[in-house]
Amino acid sequence: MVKNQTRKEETRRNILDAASRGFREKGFAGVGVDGISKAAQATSGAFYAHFGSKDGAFLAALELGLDEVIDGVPRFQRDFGDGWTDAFIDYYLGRDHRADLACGCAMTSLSPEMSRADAKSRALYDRKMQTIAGLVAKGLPQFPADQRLAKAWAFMGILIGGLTVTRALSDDAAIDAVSGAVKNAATDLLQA
Amino acid sequence: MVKNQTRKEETRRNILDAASRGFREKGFAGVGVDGISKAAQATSGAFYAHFGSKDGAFLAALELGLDEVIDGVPRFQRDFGDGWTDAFIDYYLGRDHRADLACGCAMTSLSPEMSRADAKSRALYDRKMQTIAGLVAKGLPQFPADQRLAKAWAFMGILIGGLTVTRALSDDAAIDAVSGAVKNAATDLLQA
DNA sequence: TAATAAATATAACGATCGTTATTTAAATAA
DNA sequence: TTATTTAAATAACGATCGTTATATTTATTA
Repeated sequence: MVKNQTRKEETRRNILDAASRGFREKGFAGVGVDGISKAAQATSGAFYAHFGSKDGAFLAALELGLDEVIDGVPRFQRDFGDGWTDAFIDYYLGRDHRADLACGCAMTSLSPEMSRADAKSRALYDRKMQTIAGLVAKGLPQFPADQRLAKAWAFMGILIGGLTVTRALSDDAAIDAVSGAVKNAATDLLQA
Repeated sequence: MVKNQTRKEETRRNILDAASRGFREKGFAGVGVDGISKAAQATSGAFYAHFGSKDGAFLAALELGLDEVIDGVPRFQRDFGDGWTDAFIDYYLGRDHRADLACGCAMTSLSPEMSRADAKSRALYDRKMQTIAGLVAKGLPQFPADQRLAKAWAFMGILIGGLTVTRALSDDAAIDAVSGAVKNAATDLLQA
């Protein structure tokens, strides 16, 4: 029973990863069950055995993606200490993250999908985003406790908007202008 | 020939409006040619006669949407004078704009689509967005001329990100928290 | 009014959509 | 090994996808 379980979990994981990449890169409607399954080197049969529906896979991919943020923020805080926000800003608006839509932050790639998502996914998004805002707020001790959450939301907002616009642009000079401007604004935003 | 032309233009306009609403609300992949045509009380035949392809209609809808911004920003500046940014912030993050995805600002609804759009649409987006940033910059005389464009990009970024997140959330309290926080941050951003 | 031109509607193409039912393959239990 | 359970693959469903070709309607010109 042991080997069976690991094989099953491996298939599930492959499909979930492919779904996660597909939804982020092409949007919910832009990728199909067959395409996801094929990318995972599996079949739609396995897809439905594991996730029940396309919505079910989206829910799982959304959870996976936002949990990456929930894990990542405290890691930045641990690794970089007081300067964690600067490091985070550089990462978030940097070239690598900009180029990697498929594996980049789910907040930016999936937030625009939420208005069309089903109720369960929307509820999950709400919970996870509030968790993330809380974690970010914890890393802003330069502000009074009752202002931290607001600063965290604004911080997340400008990063998400900035990344969205830089990804939408094609001209390198414009991309640099936007990313530089947004980096400065995000930094200023967190000045006590 | 006159009546014919106006009727033709009317059909084109109906289809373009339906495409514009459909793409903003459901994304490029989320709406079909038949669906757009039906919403315009026309047929796919008329759709292809006017726009040639789905990509062609997206290009036209994108241009229409960004031109609305290009018209709107100077209107705010004219109507509200020095306080135009405050009025713009209130409008942009206000309840009405948040609720009206289909007719809301194309920068927020279509920017996430651009990374999957074809070359012509991407090029158009670049040009129009730079025009918009230039117009916004003109309305920021509190800054030295060489800082205005950067402030404009940051301003657009935080508004786009803030609107995206508030639209993605379902919980009213969270929505209010985010929109309030982003409004404050956008206002502070423009303080000389 | 008859002929011509243009705008729109209709019908159909192969491909893919999400999903279900069934079959095959693989692993465990007897 | 044989029987049983379970995971995965296959095949098929009707619906819709973007697009093209053809037919029909509508308007203009002669």
